[in-house]
Amino acid sequence: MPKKIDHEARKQYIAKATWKVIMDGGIEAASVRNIAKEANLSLGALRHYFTTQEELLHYAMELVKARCEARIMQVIQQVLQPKQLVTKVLLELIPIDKETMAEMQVWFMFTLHFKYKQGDAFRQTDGIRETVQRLLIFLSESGNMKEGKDLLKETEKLYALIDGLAFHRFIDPENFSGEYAAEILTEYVDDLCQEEKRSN
Amino acid sequence: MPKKIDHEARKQYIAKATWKVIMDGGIEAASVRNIAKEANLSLGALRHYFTTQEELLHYAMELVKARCEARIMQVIQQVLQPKQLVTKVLLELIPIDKETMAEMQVWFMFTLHFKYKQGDAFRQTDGIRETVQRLLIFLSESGNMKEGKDLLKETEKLYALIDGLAFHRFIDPENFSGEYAAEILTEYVDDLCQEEKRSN
DNA sequence: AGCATAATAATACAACTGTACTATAAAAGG
DNA sequence: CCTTTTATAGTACAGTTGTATTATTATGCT
Repeated sequence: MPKKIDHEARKQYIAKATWKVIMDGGIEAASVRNIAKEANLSLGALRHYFTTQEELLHYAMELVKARCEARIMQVIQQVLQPKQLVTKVLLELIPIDKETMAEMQVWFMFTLHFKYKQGDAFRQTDGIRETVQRLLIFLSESGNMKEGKDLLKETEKLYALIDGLAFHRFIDPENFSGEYAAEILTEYVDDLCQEEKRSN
Repeated sequence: MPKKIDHEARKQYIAKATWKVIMDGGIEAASVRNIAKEANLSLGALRHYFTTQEELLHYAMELVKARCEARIMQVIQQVLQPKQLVTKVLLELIPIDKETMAEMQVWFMFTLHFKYKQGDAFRQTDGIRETVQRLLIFLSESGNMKEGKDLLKETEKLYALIDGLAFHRFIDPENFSGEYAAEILTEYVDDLCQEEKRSN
């Protein structure tokens, strides 16, 4: 046998090359050849880890999702006041820095790609709506939210705000900075909460 | 000379065929051949009206924009109370029925496509941010908005909400109905306004 | 040492892409 | 009527695509 190779690590390496290609040229540039070139691999080598292009793209997308979820988990495990916790988690859902920007970019491209390409399986939710809903329930049950709010509708609004901010960051990153997006989002959560304590 | 043909009408006809192709198969399906087939034209005939694919796509996108703006103009010319007017205009910006749904779908695909393809020119804003901003200024100056709001930030929030709702309609039209999206948006504008008059 | 096997490479193939070019049909002008 | 011009059609070409197949390494195990 030849040198033993960590397949999972290699696949992640290829997935990251895929991200770069997509970031630079959109999903239309994500041909197996472009990805192989970016990863300094031959077509055959690439094919050794992903037999089909669809398989590769799907893996690359799942990796984005996993990383995002990992970041959220890291925030959740911190000891924070409800409002701070919620805000911090939500901030993980919009692209602030260069790295998360890349992930979001890739995520959008994939979402659109799979909307048409995926035959029937592969259909999956990104789970953001559920995350937002859980956060709002938490905020409400811990008594930090204004009274008389319809949780479902507030979920939908906040969910739309999140993806809208992310989309605007995606489309026009120069004019719409990450800091500004974060400010908007933070203020929105503030508005959602009781005004008794302005604990910033 | 052969039969005189209304070039503009023919171009619009081709543009609509382009929309259909994109709706069914995404931007990746929008090859000149697919579009020609959808329009029951030969490659040569198509080329007679659009010498290049990029030209065709750009025209098709501009047509979406023009139609949306026309719808907004129609609303603006109605005599309505400020809040109703604003709400109605905003509702034109999210896809409710099948027709506007198609337009938005096409718009998203184009936006993403041109983000990478357009060399340097073609860069254009969809003008939605400006529209939203004007609406909020109008709402504020007519005394219908709650006091103490930062107009710029409110613009950004509402703008993100609009595109977020549109995006969710785009991604998951079955589970996220147009009526529900409209309800969310209407309620958001309500919240933005003074509560003295619940004139629905 | 040498064989088996995993990793990589190279090439091939059919399908599709955008654009260019040539050919045909047909109708308005004189 | 016939020439001129426009709409349409058909074909060709070079490039890219995804996948399959074959060849070539090079390492680990016996």
